[in-house]
Amino acid sequence: MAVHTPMHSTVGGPLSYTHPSPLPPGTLVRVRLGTRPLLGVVWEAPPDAEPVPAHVQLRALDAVLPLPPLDATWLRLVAFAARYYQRSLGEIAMAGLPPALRSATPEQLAKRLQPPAPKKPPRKSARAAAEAAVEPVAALPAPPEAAVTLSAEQRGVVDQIAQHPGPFLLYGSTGSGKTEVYLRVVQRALEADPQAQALVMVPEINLTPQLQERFATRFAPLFGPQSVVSMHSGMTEVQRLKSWLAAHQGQARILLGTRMAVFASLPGLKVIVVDEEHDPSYKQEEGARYSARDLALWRGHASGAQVLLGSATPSLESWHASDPAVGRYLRLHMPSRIGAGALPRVRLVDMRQQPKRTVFAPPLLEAITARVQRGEQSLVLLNRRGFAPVLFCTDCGWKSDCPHCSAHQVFHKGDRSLRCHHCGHTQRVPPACPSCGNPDILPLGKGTEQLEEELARLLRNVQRPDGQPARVGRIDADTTRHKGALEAQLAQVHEGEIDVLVGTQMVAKGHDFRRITLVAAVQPDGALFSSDFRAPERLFCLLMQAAGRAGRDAGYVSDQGSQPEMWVQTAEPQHSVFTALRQHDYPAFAARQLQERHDAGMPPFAFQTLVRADAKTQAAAQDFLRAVSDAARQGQLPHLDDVFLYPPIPMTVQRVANVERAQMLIEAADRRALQRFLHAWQPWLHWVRSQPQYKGVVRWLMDVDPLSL
DNA sequence: AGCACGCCGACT
DNA sequence: GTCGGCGTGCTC
Repeated sequence: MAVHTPMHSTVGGPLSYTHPSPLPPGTLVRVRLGTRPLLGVVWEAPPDAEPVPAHVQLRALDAVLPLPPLDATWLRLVAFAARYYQRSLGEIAMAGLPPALRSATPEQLAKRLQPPAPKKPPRKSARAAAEAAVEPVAALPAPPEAAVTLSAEQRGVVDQIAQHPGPFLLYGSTGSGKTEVYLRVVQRALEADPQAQALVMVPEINLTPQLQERFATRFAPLFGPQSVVSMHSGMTEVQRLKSWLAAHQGQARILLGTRMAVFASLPGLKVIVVDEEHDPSYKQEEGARYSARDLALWRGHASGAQVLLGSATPSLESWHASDPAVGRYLRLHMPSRIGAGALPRVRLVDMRQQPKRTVFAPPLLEAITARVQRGEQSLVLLNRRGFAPVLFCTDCGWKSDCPHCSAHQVFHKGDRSLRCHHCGHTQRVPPACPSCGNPDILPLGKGTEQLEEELARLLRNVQRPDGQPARVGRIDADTTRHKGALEAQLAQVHEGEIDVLVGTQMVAKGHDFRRITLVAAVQPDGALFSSDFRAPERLFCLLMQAAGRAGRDAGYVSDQGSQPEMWVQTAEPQHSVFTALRQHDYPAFAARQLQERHDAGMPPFAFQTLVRADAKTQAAAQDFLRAVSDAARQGQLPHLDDVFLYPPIPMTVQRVANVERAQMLIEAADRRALQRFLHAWQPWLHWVRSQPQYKGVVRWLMDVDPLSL
């Protein structure tokens, strides 16, 4: 019998333990490894498993947990993910189990399971009510269920999903009613089979309470008060364990969660919904770098569950896969905005026509002023928090560089600090230049903090219809650091206490601002010159999403008689990102980007993996990467001719917290060739790492299908 | 990765 | 005399 344990290093495979009686694969057990007690999962010995060396003395299992075994599909999912993302089986298996289970003894678990299936419902509903209370945003009044009728468009889509196996890409504009489609599809599957379960994934924790509320209202009456559970990193360990157990034992019928939920145990899984499938949050960027969206597709296929991806701006990968000529997914289109006004008019301000260093072009400022005077709200987006990205000395040219990173320390005026956004290093703003003593050190560039201040100054004489002065607010990672702060600030905006809201992209995601009629992106150009080929895609998506924030409340807009607007200040108004945005034409943008990617041999027409090395010096990091490339060439690895190994380069932010970082891109036209190559290469990386001349290498890691280069 | 064992410098 | 630095090596 084989048991899985979380291990790194060279021993990534299953380990063997003894037990008096055979245990089915998927059984959860407690074992000891060295001195430590660990959670393990019984595994079938892989066919290519090496026999246990004769000298090792097998140890006995400590205990068997009193739970039904994990099902075969779960085991296959974990095995696939470990292999595909080049991680150890144990690491992925543990990532898929709730942390509280890792320390649970059979006795504790038995106690937790004591009150079996029929629990007293009032407790749960009281908790749900409490959750709604701390979450005022979630309290958007849901229409009475009987009143929810599908539009012809929605009905058509729901019918198509009923008739095809999928996967589906539901391409529907903001406000087109995608959530109602999810609800119908889930409801149909759960009604058809009393054992059936659904997995619904969202990109951010912030979005789960809203969705939880909507699903609970709809499904608690149909499937019971316990039928909807959530899973995300904001929950306590005990809450997560509860949800996990409910899903594992089939009591929970619907699991809502973030990317981690893709690994939940769902024995009756019949439907998987991935909302906002383009969102980069689905990619885990720490530890095991998996894509929850891609794994959802794999899992759906393996377990015979329908997979429904939804987005107003799909990832180019999914758009391509749903191209009728490719036909891997079925594309479903919902172009209409239900109960929401027309899409905002897009106005481009050509910043080449404006004086240098203009922050707000006069027409934009006039537009914002007019909205304030009419009692409407505006949203100003800038993707850079703090007051200014750098301080500099007018005399000697000193800049506020971080001592530990190859990056500037950002000036935060609120607490007069210099903060490095990469390593967190914080110091007080020096009274004079530390290099030459010149007291004249100036902020360079603009952050949200400065924008807020400047707007307040520019609008100081502007009055709202009620005669009150205009109020400017800000929402970014700095103002929402404390728990509940985001909710409180969003509530302020909803109450109409804020007229102009300044924020980073966290504001553009998902939140419903009914009274915002103007959205402005003041400095979006940075993304156009990025070396990352996905930057235009991300920018387009962000701007489309931001545009979707404007004028969602049709009634409000028409009462006031003003059209929602999206303003973009750019020095490149002819760029295809903006011309497509102006037409709200995602398909045109996607077609153009895909053509460029096709011609340049980039994803989705090629497959990539990034190998990164962290070391004490940049040379050591790059030497290591060169050595592993050479090892690949000399080791006669399979498909060596089908993959291209680029030379190592320093990362964009070369040094973070005194660690030098380099990376190397591996590219192949064929996914399987790349996979086989990586798999054969893995032992060589370990081997090179163990050589004494690479002592300076702190660590290396592989990122399969990287999202940012 | 943890966590031991192991062999050399400043403290009660 | 011990406490503890982190270098090296193992875990079924």
